[in-house]
Order: sequence, then structure tokens, then C-alpha cells
Amino acid sequence: MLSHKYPFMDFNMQLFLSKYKNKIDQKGRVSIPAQFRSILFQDGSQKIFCYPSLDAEAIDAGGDSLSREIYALMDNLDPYSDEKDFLSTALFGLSEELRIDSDGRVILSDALIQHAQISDEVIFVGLGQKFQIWEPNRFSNYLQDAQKKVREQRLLLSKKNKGF
Amino acid sequence: MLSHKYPFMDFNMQLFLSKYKNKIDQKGRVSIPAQFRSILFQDGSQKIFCYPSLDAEAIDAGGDSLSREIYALMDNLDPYSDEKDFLSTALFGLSEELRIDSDGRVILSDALIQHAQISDEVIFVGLGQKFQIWEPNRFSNYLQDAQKKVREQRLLLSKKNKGF
DNA sequence: AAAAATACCATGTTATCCCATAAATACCCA
DNA sequence: TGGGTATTTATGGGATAACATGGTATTTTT
Repeated sequence: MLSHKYPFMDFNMQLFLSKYKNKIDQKGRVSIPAQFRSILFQDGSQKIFCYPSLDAEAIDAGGDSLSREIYALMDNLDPYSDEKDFLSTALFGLSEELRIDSDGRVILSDALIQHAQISDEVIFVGLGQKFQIWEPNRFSNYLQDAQKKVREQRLLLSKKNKGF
Repeated sequence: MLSHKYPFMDFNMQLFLSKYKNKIDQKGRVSIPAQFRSILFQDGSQKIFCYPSLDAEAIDAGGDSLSREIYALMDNLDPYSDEKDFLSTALFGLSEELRIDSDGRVILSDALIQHAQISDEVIFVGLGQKFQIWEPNRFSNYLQDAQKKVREQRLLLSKKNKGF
């Protein structure tokens, strides 16, 4: 069964879930959580697709399905619009493919590190089809905001969806 | 036969019922009650889907039908909205899939244990399509409150119905 | 040649597997 | 129906595998 909104997602595909805190060593290496790696390796890719998150001080990351989704998004835009120029600069100009080494680690680029204000520890947060990489303190602040917003909207949700 | 109100529930599905108290050992393992396991294994899954309950100091848990319900909920949101970002952080980021080992046990994550204030014993409470995991004392307090509210509600009702 | 990236190896911790046991439950057959 | 046997279940422990992480050596880049 395919999603009507996400042509690249079906309900059988494994999703990025949960969060993991990992250290960055002196060489700048971080382990990708094994759980995430096993999802990424499903399409045979030894890379992760990354770009600075558009609306948060975090890094957006994922596998082939994420990069394909971004490509598709671009294709749907008017070729000569400002919107397309802006988005392709913001996403493709700044996106990177990081190689995952034999021990499951990557090296984050300076640009990504600076955007997310990362120092020596990061949190990997699963968001379904993609995941984010955060500086731990920034993430806990963001999470508090998110939970507050969700609670405010919970009445709406719980009426439509029993069980939440 | 599928329900039109709850597309992921059918009337033949077995429900999580009753409650069971189990111990957490030194390695952090807890047995999932056999009764619950037999329901979970019906869809072939060796995992339970868990997240911190939105409105209680407890863990919400269930099988494929619960996780699919959440995926569907996310799928209905506008892909690039703030609402979706917040919800996916709060739901996907805090959800976990716990592997059930060959003896029917799981290891609860630190985050879940902290949310539910669990130490060395838990109560599994069946809630139909899902179940909850509680620290025993907290659950009995919650039960008392719930029963009190039910009694108050009844008083109100009987006052309204005076004269009939 | 120097710096950076990559491969390879080592270690402590944690999760996972496998087996053992005791209690509870289900089963069977006289 | 009763009484004994087999199975299931929760729980503990030891052995093994996986994982994050640090370090060293080798290759590549510039």
C-alpha cells in the first residue's frame, strides 16, 4: 500500500524511529546508530544524504528515498521561478553525500557542523522517512517546544484518532 | 471485516485485556505476558511498538496495528508544515520498536523508564488495541483517581436524573 | 611532504542467545 | 472426577555477538 502524499513511501518500509546520542571523536567521526544503518543499507547504499535543515538548527539526513523525494520536489517546481532557484540553492547547493566507513561512521562537514552548532556530541532523531542530527541541548529545547505544541493540539487529534 | 471508523482494526482481532505484574532483572529484561505475546505474534512481528504516553506517566505499547495507525496519522499531515515537523519529532523521535527476544522479553530504553518512573517491577495493562506499562504504585494511584472520577460522574448523572 | 581521508585493529560495554529451574497451567487417561 | 504427567511461563545465569569508540597504520590528495 502506497501513501497518497509520499509516492516514495509505503507502509512496509522501515522507518527511522527513536533517538540515539553518540560522540564525535578527535578525527570528527560519529557512529551512525546501527538501527539507522540497517535501514540505509537496505538500498545497498553506503552513504547518507545530508543537508542543513531549512527551519531548524539541525542536519536533515536520510538514504536514497530522501534524495529521490527531494529530486521529485524540484521537478514539480516551475523551472524559471524564484522559488525553484531558491530551493535548489538551499537544498542541493548545500546538500552532501557522506560516506559511511567500514565501522559505520561518517565525518560531518564543517558547514553542517556550523549550521547545527555541533561540538562533540550529537543526537540522532528518527522522523520516519528521514532523521535529524542535533546538538543535544538544542534538541532538548526543540523537543520541549514540539511536545508543548502537540499537547495543545491533542484535543483535535484525540477526537479524530481514538487512542492518542 | 474492517471498521470504517478505525481502518486498522478489524472485529476479529484479539484485544489486549487484563493486567500482569512482572519483574525487571539486573540486565533490564522484562517478560511480555504470554497472553499479549500471542496477540503480537499474530502479525508475525517480533517487536513491540512503544512511546511515552501523552497523558500519563506510562508507556503506551502495541503491535503492528498501533504503529500503522500512527504512520497513517502522520501521512495525513501536510508534508512541509510546522505541525508535521513537531508531531514527527514528538511521535517518531520518542517512539521505539523493542525486539522481543527468544524468551519473550524486551529491554526498555532509559528514556521510557524515566518517563514512567519505573524501577524493578512493572504492570502491563490491557487497553484493547494497545496496552500500557506502568510502575505499580503509580498505576494503583491512577486507578484510584479514575474510580473516584467515575463515582463523581455518576453522582452528577443521578442528580440530573432526579425526578425520573 | 603535510594533511586529510580511509582501512584496520583493540577494547569495554551492552544486547542477544542459549540453557536451567521452579512455579503455574494445561492435558490426559484411568 | 481425580491424580499424575507434560507443557508453558516467568525468571535467572553464563556464553557469545554486536556496538560505540578509541587508536594506529596505510593510502590518497593537494
